Amino acid sequence: MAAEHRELPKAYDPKGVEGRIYEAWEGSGLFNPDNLPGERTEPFTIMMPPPNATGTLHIGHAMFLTLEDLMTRFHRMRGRAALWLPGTDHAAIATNTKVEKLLAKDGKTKYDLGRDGFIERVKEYIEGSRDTIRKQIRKMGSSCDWSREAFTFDEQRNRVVREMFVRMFNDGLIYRGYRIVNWCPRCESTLADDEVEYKEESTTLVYLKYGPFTVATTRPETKLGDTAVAVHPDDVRYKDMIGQTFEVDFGIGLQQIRVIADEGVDMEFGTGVVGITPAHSAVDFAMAERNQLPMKKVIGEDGKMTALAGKYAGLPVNEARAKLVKELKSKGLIEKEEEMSHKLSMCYRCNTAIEPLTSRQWFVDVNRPVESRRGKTLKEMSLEAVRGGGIRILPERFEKVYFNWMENLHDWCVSRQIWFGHRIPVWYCKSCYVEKGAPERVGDTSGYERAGQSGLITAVDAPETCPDCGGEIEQDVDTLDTWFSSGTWTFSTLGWPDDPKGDLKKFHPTQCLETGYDILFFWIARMILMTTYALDEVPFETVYLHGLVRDEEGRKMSKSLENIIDPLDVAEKYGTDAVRLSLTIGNSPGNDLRMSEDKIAYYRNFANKLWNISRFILLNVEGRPDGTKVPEPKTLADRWILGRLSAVITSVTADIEAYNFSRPGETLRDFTWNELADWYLEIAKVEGDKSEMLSYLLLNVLKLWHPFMPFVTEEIYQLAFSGDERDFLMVAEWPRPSESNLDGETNNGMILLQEAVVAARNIRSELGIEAGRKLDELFVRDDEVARRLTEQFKNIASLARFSQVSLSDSSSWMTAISGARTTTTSGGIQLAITIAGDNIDQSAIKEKKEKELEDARKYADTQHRKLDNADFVARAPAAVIETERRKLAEVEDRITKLEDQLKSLR
RNA sequence: GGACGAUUAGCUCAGUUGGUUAGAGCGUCUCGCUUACACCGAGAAGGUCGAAGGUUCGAGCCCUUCAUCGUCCACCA
Repeated sequence: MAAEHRELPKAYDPKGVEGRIYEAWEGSGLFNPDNLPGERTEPFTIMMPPPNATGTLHIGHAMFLTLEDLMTRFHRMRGRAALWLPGTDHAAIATNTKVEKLLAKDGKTKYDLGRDGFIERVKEYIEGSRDTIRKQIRKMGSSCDWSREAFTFDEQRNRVVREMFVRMFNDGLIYRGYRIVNWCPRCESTLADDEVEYKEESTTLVYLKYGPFTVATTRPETKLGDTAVAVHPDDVRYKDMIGQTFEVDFGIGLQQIRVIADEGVDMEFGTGVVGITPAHSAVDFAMAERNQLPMKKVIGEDGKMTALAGKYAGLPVNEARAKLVKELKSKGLIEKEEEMSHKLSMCYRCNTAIEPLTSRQWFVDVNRPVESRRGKTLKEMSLEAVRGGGIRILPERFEKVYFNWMENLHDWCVSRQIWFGHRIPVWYCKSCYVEKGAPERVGDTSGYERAGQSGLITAVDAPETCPDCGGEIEQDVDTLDTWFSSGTWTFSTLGWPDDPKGDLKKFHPTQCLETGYDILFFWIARMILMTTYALDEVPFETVYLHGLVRDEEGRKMSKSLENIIDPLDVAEKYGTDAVRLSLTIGNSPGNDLRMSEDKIAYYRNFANKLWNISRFILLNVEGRPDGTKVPEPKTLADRWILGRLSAVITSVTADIEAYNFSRPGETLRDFTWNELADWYLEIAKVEGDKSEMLSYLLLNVLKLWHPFMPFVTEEIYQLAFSGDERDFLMVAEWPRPSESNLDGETNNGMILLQEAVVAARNIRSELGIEAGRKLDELFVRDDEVARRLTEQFKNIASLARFSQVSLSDSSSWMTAISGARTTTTSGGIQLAITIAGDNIDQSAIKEKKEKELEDARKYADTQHRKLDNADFVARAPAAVIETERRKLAEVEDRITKLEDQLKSLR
């Protein structure tokens, strides 16, 4: 790919470049850490959060691909075994729902196809659609290792899921029990607590005559399942009633109601009396548990009233409610009705109202001690992983959110009734298994099924017959929560439990998990829980949480608002590098990012700027650029730019290491545009003889930019530097700062010269002096010019007093660039400085410096006193004393400088 | 009801242990097609850092209170 002639086209055209470059990268095999050159002992691993296999790329995906690719490319160039493992997610409920909708278009349901037929249909659908997302991931320039690509529903992941289930079951962490769950009548399945979303809605609060009480409710039909009423223990109105039992009749026969006291009751709300429906409210279920109440399930999984609802049996809940209210009204049992706003629980996938109900389901017990893990519970292990510093969450404030959630975690319902998903690896013997009945009272766990029960078989591989009696067996019909399999993502992708390739040993724990804060609970918490249990180590060392991408007005992007920015469209229009930069710069962990096409266009312009900088450099380098040698600086400008580059390398490297991506992008942009292009290249035009300098600068700038803008940098590298087909910028060595850092003298000198040039341009602009006129000539003849010069040069004059730099070195380029064509000479500037320096009012500067000196002395005194205080020195930690000493040294340094400056002002 | 975040130029935001004159990009206004780049260059205007107190030699940054906006969590039936 080495170039024959180096002249670049005038503008950068991403269209002709990106596909070709990506193919070359992928073909090189260098995305796979096993193929990277050199000895790579230290890994850097990121597991890609798997997008839905049936989805398409949206701007949120584009953002995480950009950030993860940035990290991967950076660490690859830093010499680490960089592994970024891609994959897709089967997203059980979401995919199931999608295919059901497709079927509905043809007027069919999943029952028409049957279970096996339906699963086949889902698999076909995924196969047909999965290549889309793969292509789109490539389009973003993602340097992930496709040879290790994983899918959450493939054979290996299925094996891991079965293995995990069996281990957890045998450790007593998984049980089957009859408890309250969130039920989606449309999905016909349970949902985890955090899969429920809440929507504000207005409903009617009905006040019912309820035996001796009046009870307010928004769900009258559930009152048919009441077994108690609760009052606050301190409520004087009802104190005497506590513990009594009475009967009510809502038209389906007498119901026995006990009066219980519970702190959870709000005396102010409604009548202060709550009807308790243990089978249909999580809150009531908890109260019932504390009071060992009986439960009565009046709503079934089909969303209709059960036989226990008497004459209402078979009616959908809404109809039952209307009918019941009507009848109670006619009996005069309704006291009043009022409108109120209420938070309705909804299925997060299909927006159907959730029906809480009791059901026989599989649960993960988060509070049971695990023997093989030092007697810790899942909850304790998950908390310690973060508390003990094994996992760091960025931004840090989310650690608190995580703790709060984890501390309040309830047992996790993992069984789902949807068809598509990992089948629960449990079999029941048709002859010797006896299903335990529903417990009569809430809180009674004797009806729960755990390991050891006869005829209940849990196995990684399907058994043929019942080991207890040799009888015929059948598998549990339920599937597992999709997060049960996603929770194993960091290790199921690396070969757990056998580790045939040694990947697990080499790459786990992973270094970073980068994802959105919106799935902290769904996914991150589950991964921590599953991994600490399975491997007894953390899944990742750092969690980087990015924010949401919003539109330029700060609104969420949505189809209905028509404000969606399609990353593929804009990548096509402006180039992938531009899209990536717009998603990197201005982005910080945990904060939402505003995105607009203008912003992307700006970075497109920048990519072109970089292209033209390269074009200019290549036109001005004699022979073939090398760029690997550190050049010997010949002039002030050379020393300055090398020092600046070195400083940029240091800060950019430190920032990326610290998971800071916006700032290094800005640092690089400022350096490239404002220092390299606007100053150094202009100077180079005049000073000439810069082949080595320019080659070195270009190569380093390309390397530094590569993780941010991989395509344009690689393209330039290929055209200018690449030695052979396997020589990619992608695997070039990351720049190291040179020995000679920018010294103060060079820096001050350059600032002085820059200010002088700016001042000269300024005067020209203000006075409208035409090109070609020399300021120094005008200076002696024209009072106005003299006055302006004096004014403009005040700063420069005071700066010049503290600088040793001679202007004569740099006179040629100053003359050339201080305005359009030729405007002035360094002699003129020198003259102006001299005159202005003598004319400016030094007393004001002096006064200010004196005040500063006074302050500094006071501060130094305070520091001295602090450090002389024996008590402080004895009690403060060493680090604090060190800091205080450093501060003292700094202020003393400042005092010396100020004293020097004041001397020269006299 | 709890917790957290934000508030800095017209707009979008930097500002990491408190330290010289608070920065950038966009937008606005002048000027300029100078052979790398008009997807460009030169220059300018624009800020009592949400409010009020406090700590300090010194506060955009630390403390207290308040205001507005936003997010998450929670058992008002």
